[in-house]
Amino acid sequence: MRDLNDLYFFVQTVDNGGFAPAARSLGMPKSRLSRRIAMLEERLGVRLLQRTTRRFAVTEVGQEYYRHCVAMLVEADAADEAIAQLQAEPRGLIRIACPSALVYFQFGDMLGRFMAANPGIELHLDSTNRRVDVIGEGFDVAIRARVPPLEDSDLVMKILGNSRLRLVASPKLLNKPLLVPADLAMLPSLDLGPPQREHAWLLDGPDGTHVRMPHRPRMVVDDMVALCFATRNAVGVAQIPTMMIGDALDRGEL
DNA sequence: GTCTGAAGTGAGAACCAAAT
DNA sequence: ATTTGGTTCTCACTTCAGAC
Repeated sequence: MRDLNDLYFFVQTVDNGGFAPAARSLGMPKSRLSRRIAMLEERLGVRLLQRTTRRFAVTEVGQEYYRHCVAMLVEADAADEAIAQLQAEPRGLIRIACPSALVYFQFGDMLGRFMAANPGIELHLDSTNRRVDVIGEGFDVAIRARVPPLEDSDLVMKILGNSRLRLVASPKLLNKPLLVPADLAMLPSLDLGPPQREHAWLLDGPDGTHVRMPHRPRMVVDDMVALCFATRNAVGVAQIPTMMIGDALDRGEL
């Protein structure tokens, strides 16, 4: 089988003017170099180097072969350089699917900064609330918000962050203080779609248990941004991730 | 999966020849 | 006689295919 390293060894031998200096330059035993060149000559069926113990010369056919070997090495270096350039900075097309609420509250700004920092990247962002088929639809990354436990999947999953759900309402809606969870029944509620026969909030109990609290929402939406706006406008009580209402809580709007 | 033998490979010693 | 460069030989190690 042809070993292209032999061509490199041949060029090095010619460039160094002999086997001994070439072997020193390559850091390999001269016996090995001698044998590799001999095998190359045997495979080609020609004499590339005319050598005696004191004299070293490249034959005519050897000179012709040398020129082609040097051209091959130049091409090999160019190939390495091309790969090194590709790896130097990120480039290419990334297709991302992300719920519109996450784009609005978190990823929109982050993606903008990412694109500004990486001019070689092209980005196709599909802002959608439906559950996309990552492989079937050709997405590279799908950002999803899920309530634990997370389902098994053949896909590689990375948790980017955790956000607790919090039950919130506009101060305009709260005429009198709520003393027990059952008081929530006095207030209109909102929920994230789709519409179901029965809607319920899952609340943390005092001893680490969970309490399921059914409610009949006045408004059901499939968009988290719309849910936030409706809650701020005192339409009802809603359970919303804290990462999406942090500013509103600080300003006392919820 | 493990064992065994053949084939290939690499490193270094030994050898030979030529120059000084 | 000594030094230097190229070749050959030997041994150790690795790889691979076949048998069990």
